[in-house]
Amino acid sequence: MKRVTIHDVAEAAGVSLATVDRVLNTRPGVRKATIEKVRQAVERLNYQPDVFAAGLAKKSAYRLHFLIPNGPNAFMEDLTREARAHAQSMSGARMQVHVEPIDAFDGHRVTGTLAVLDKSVCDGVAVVAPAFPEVRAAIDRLQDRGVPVVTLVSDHPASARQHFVGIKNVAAGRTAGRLMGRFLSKEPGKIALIAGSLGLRDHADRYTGCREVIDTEYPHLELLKVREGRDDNRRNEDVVRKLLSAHPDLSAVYNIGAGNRGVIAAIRDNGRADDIVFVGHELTPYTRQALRDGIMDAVIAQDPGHEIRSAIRVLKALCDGVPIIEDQERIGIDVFLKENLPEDV
Amino acid sequence: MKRVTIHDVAEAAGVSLATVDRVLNTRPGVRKATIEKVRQAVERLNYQPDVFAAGLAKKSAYRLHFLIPNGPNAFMEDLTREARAHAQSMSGARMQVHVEPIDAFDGHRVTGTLAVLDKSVCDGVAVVAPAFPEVRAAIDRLQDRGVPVVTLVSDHPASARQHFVGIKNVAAGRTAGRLMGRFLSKEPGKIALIAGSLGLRDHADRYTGCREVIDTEYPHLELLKVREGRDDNRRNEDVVRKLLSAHPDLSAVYNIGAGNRGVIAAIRDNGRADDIVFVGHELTPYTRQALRDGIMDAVIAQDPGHEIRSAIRVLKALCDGVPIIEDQERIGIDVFLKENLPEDV
DNA sequence: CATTTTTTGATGACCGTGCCTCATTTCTTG
DNA sequence: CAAGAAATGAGGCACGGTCATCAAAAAATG
Repeated sequence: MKRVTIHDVAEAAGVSLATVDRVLNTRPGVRKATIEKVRQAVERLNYQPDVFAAGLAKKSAYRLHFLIPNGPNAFMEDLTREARAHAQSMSGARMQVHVEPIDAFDGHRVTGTLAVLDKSVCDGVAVVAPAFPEVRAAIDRLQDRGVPVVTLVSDHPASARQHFVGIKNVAAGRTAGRLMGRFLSKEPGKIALIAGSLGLRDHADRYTGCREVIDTEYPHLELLKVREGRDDNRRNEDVVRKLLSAHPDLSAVYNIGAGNRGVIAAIRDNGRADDIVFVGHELTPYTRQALRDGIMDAVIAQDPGHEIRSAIRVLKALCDGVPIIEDQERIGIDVFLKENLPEDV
Repeated sequence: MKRVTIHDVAEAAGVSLATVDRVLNTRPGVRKATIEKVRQAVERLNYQPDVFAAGLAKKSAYRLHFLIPNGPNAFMEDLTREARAHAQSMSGARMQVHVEPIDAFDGHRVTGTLAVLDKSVCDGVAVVAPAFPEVRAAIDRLQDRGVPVVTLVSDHPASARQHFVGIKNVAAGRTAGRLMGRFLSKEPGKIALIAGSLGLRDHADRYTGCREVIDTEYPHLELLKVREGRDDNRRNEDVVRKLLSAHPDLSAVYNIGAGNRGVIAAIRDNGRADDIVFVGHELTPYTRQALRDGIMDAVIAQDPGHEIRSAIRVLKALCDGVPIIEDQERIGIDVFLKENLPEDV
């Protein structure tokens, strides 16, 4: 049960250690025939490079930058906390994770932050991409400079980003639609929709998904015009209050974006919590409590811890030039009811 | 931004390298006062041991044994596949994962397998614990011999196992109850319950949870007597056929255990799929398809990949004598609808 | 105070790979 | 065929720990 080392590979391939090293690290100056010999020996012996030895030997650490919005948004705070936590725990694993709060509503600032990044200070960037064209351009330029970029939570499909770490928002919206359709009775009813802004891609996608399901499978339910509350609690509270009084027969509320606290407050104060199905996104202390209290009926979520870890793995893979195991990096659309809430910390 | 090494710690603490080493690896022969000095230096400098260097230096690998039932059960096959996959990928990380299929219904065989394990051949064991008392005893003896044991998926709370990797089955049952309660209309209805055996702890727990929710929150729904199909597809199919014809007004089916194929077949053939709410456990090719076809309405699942990874992490932590981050090792109760299915592989 | 015991220091040999240099061999090419 | 280019070999240092050994110093003991 002895470990197979490059020595064994060298011997088996009938070449020297140096050559094996050249082949394994794709260094130049090796004939194709020789490469093949080594490859076969690796195959034959089932050589697995020792990650410990490799990690120890290579001097450089992976310097990753995470740009995460710093607004008063519980989910973003979770993301930031997770990123910081991993920055700590991975520091023994040659990982330097820098977390930089950004102002997601100031495209120029974000662009500026991206512009100063460079191969000399950073090996990879994960960014919660605000929906501005100039941000897309900055991502592209960063990629051009040879720094791999992944988008986090919110995508920029048109950009040159190498990968997107997050959920399929159309599917998330469909899930919300399905839950409301099933939770409501067969009688006609109205569904209120609140979004941060339909200019945000993820919000628009969720809306699309929800509409698809409701229109085709629950045609007796009417989707009201989307109200945009800019993910702001106060605005949302106001919007929902007005909706509740304008539509005494309102049967469901779907908050597509953030700012659940406002929606929760409006519904709680109104006293119609039991009659109204309320579905929202992201697990936060507020949505947890609202689920427990019966104010919310379901929460659709993505695990910030998973996303941070996935982003780190993906960036590392991109740095190393090894393929990404798409399968492992798929982020699940979590559905939480009162009953399956993870225990509190 | 230089790395803090044991040298720095030694210097800061005013002791020698050897002493630092003794303290960090809890070797004997150090005064308490000295230990404290070193501890404080570690704290002060925020010394993080280099996992690569440590991994490289220590000769021994972690030899872990995974005992997983080998029946014709898609979930157990997934577990096995994941374990095998990780055995491969972790081999470069000083992890030797042996997967041993066991016959979950033959307590003596399992006991025998556990009995031959020993500190000399294995550093940790994860076992999907069949519900026999002799298995419990074998786990206890193994622990006594100094081999840490974790139970996987199905627990043995009374045993000396160090940890349980799996979901809270009462909560899972409650989730099932909630889903059915909400999916069904307010009119009276009957719910059929199928389990492998109520002698299995996880099945009994799920039943308890489901009953709690239905009885207290949906009293208009009647839970029929639990039918035990031993997780066998043919038996389950038969049972469900009979239930369907005996209860023309049946409104929901909850399969507490495995053997969904049989239940699916019975419901599909009966033609009442659209009217009957069917909730079951574990995501398999069959349950996926049933969700897509509208035969199943929700699947409650646990991620086998997570569970295997968690078990490995926990066993490693137990071997190293470091604390387990309970928070990270909590396995989520996943809820899948047609809409939020992860994409196929 | 001498002796024993405990604690600490000094040192070095690994672990498997990355990475660099220099010498040597083999292949090209005019 | 000679000269130059390309491919390969040989070897060594570094990485940051683990582990073992032996000697020296400090503390406990009678």
